[in-house]
Amino acid sequence: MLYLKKYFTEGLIQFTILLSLIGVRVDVDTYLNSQLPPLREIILGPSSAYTQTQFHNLRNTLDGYGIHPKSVELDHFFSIRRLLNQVRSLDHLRVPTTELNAWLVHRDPETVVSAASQSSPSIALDNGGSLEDVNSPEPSAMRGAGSTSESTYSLSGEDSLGAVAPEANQEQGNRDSVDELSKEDIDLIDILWRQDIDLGAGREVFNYSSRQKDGEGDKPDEVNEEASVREEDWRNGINLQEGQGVTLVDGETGESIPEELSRLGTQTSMSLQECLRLLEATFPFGEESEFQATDAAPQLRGPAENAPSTSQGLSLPATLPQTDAPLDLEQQWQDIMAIMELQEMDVNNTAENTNVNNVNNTQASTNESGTMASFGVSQSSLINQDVSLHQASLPSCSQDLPSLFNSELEPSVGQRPNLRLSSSNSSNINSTFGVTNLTGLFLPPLNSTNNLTSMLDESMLDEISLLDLAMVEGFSQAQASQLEDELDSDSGLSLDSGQSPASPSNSETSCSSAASSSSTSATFSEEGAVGYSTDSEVATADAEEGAVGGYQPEYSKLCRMSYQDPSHFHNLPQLDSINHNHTYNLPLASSYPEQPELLGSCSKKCRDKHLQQTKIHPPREFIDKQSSRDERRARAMKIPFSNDKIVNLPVEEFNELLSKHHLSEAQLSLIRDIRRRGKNKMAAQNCRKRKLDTIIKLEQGVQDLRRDKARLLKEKMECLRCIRQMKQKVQILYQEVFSQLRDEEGRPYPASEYCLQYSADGSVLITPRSMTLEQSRKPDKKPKDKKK
DNA sequence: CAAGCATGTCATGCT
DNA sequence: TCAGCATGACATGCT
Repeated sequence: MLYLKKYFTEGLIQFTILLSLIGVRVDVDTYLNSQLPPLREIILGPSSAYTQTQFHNLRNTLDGYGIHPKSVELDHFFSIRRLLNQVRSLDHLRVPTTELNAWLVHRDPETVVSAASQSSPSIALDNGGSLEDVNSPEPSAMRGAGSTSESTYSLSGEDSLGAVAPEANQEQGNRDSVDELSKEDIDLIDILWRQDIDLGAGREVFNYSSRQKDGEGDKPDEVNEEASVREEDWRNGINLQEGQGVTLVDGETGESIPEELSRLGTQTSMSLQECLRLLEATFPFGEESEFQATDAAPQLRGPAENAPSTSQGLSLPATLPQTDAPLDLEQQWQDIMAIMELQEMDVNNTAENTNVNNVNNTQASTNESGTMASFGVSQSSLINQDVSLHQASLPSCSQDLPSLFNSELEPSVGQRPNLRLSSSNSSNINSTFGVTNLTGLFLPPLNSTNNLTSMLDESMLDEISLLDLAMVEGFSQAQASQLEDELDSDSGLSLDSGQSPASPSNSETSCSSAASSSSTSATFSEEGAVGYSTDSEVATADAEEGAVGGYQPEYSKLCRMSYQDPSHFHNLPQLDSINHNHTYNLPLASSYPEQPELLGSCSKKCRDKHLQQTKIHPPREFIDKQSSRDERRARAMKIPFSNDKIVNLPVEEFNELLSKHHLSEAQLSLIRDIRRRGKNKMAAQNCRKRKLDTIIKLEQGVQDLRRDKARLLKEKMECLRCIRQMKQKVQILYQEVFSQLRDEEGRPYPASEYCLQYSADGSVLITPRSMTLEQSRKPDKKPKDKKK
């Protein structure tokens, strides 16, 4: 944050203002966008990764949720997660949102229209969205689903919102102005950036494209040539792709530059009130472009009425009767708010997810730094916070992406309408639609409440996006739901974590879980509750020790080593800070110096201490220090066998062992205490693990319920919309029929005196209004029958 | 230094 | 009755 604030020093702002005043538009975003990754790594990489919380959060990730926080499999999971993100990033354009506020500050109301006239539909309602972005912790992370789900609520609305909708003929102006950016201007900007670089961050920090080229060894500080080359490339990209000089496209990111500019203008120019009105007018109808013409248009008239329509044929055949529109609007608005409320918590989680992403990316090898998922997150959050200072911001990447993506892939087809919800009270809406609806990068954490909704986010947003797909692209609901099911199954969202191969109980701790695993009890019958042993480990133990009672210290060693071997975590720097002894259910370490190998089983911290202490103290003392109290007591009492044996032997063998040795009463008492405590310790560990698992399952249940609720609300809104549409159609038909009716003399019936009534058999009767009430009392009057 | 966390231990109840 | 398990509560140590 601090770093980024430096970016927006007065000098830069003033300079930008200056440029804008003279009509030159500098798309600083282009610079920023592609330069983020390194900065993210610099700023957030370590900080977000080296916390236990993050570590635990990882459990909630989509495919990692089944992994217990203490599981070694987290390592594997990290890799999978990272790869998954990379794959996802392939179809989610992740252009970090870099909001340079200077654009917002100086914007003239006059230019609003022109700015709003951007051709990109996605920017239509960015005004409110800008505020959303202010709080957006992680635009890129949500980009995938976020963009889609946003479109869910905004698609048609945008089209139908002529008010904000850009006009094709005006976008030219913006683009031209961008094109007018002279080399000198760029050089000036470059100078400013170098100043920033001196402050500690290079342009590459924001240079997404350069990040992709990290493998080629880009260095943030060697900007002079490289930066200029990139500028050239960038401009070339513009020239190459703009074709008719209209479309500015970043050659590497596919980012449409003028869209950014116009979006800025749009955001800046629109008032919050306007945004709110637009939102209210748009939202209920925003989901289905099919309905735009009939539904949305009449209700979108408000502020949009006089405004130019979008280039996407928003010349809607205006005006059908608005009958109950306000009521429905309110109703649906409430529903929307309910959904937002649901998702509100999710918003916070996005930050968590961001951190999770950071964790993943941090631990990822450097040559994979190109992972798109990795940088947008933190960077955008930083910048967005900065933007908030101005009470305005640019649209989040999530918002931009669809249009950018579309423009890149199918420029002729035009952009899918992507209306951003806007509202003056941006808190809810912003968080909900601006931030939450971003699936691409979701790494649903499992940690407690914060992580609760992350999975919800992804899954829900995915399904929302599917629903959108169904609505927008003609998918049938069945198809969408089918996809949704597939998505769910793929996402591993099944509640039944226990049955998952990667379920916590299986993956959990090294010497794990036999509490639920019958296999363990086969080896150490007495340890049926000791639990947490994996089958393989048990098998190993079996092989070495025999099935019955052949317990040897190596078992403990195996377990501990398998669990605590730092090699498992050498790729997870963030785990280095976690020094707890995660030896759930491990047999107690032997207290005997003749088993020095056991010392190797202690945690890294222990070993570090060991290294330190062995330099100073004799091994014996160190062993004493490392031993548990019971071990020390046992040594002091000269107990002739290990605590491991005392604790883990089956009761028969244990008694047999005691009988073999002639022990004093004190020794016997101590041995029994040791056994009791050892058993209880393992029981406590199992108990805690069970608690944890229970909590996780409950969290998942809550997530599912929330997702269901959101889905039902969405369906409800859909139904309401359909009903409204049907009502309007009926109304149209009514008027049409009524207008064609003629009395005996060929004169039309005055609508004020007559009305149509529908009978149960489908016939339509024209009835004097005065008789309507009477008819209700006397069923049969003398209507003139007219059947239609 | 306090807070949060992990772990060990004890007491208690249950099987 | 005893051994063992489950669990709440508390203590301790670490970060």
